Amino acid sequence: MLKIGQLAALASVSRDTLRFYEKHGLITPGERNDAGYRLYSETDVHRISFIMGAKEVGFTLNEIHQLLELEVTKDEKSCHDIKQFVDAKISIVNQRLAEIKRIKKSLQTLSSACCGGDEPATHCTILEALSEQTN
Amino acid sequence: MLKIGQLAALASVSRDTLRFYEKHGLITPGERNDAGYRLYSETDVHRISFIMGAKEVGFTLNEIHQLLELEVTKDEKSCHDIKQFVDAKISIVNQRLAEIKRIKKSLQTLSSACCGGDEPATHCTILEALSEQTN
DNA sequence: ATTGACCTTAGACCATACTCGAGGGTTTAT
DNA sequence: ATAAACCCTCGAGTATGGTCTAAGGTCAAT
Repeated sequence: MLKIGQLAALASVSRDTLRFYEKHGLITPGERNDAGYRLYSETDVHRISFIMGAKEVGFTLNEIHQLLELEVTKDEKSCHDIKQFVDAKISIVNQRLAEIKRIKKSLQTLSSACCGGDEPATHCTILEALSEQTN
Repeated sequence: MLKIGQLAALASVSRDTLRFYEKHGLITPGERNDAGYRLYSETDVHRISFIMGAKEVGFTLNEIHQLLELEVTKDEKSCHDIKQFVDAKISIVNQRLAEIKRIKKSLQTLSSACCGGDEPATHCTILEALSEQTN
């Protein structure tokens, strides 16, 4: 059984973060010792590991919450359900990717239109371009 | 001179947003009529237009604040200064792009490792993969 | 004269993911 | 025995970009 600081060190997160996750239902309370200290089991370590892994691949805490529910009830869920969840997330990521690419393109257009010289920016194309209605 | 609702309609933002921008120094107060109503000039319309344009290409309000300062003092700044600002933003956007691509790749690896079938997810590879330490 | 549309302010609230401080108890090492 | 290091709870603060509410004043039309 680990105390919060030990688990925190193991998982490379802060104690506060662990308590935060608990408060938001990502970790179930678990046992306490006589002093009221939280005690974490192997299962909890596994759970934190799951959370960190999911965060790593871009799930929000909210989505991780849903994933954890899938995990708990996984005997009643099919691989199909879970794959669908991940695939839905992929399409969100794809949208975000497209958006960022669009932004990059716009910025590059701005940048390459500017002479970048030492003259005063009174008529800088960047400033002028930004002033124009884009819709 | 426009009242806030007119400018809001013109710029397709809410009245609240305009007041919010003012509070955060993106728009300078401007005139008021006898009733205390805000009155916006052509310059203000231009300024909002600038803000919307900058938002469109992915600048945060904070960055837009800096850009506006560049614009105001543009006679003392060179094109070089402004181009540099945009180029710095491009490199931030590039980092974000790389991060999202990494996330997408991870998710695709997860998805393709899962059979997606109708069997219970007891041994679903996605859930297993997420449990593993990725660092 | 009164309804409805518009304007004012200050301050609270939303989501996201923590982080920190105050005030207090416990455990461990010297 | 006492100090350092650890634990507890609750509540507030951070950053981002707004949105909404309450309680009120103003303006145009009927």
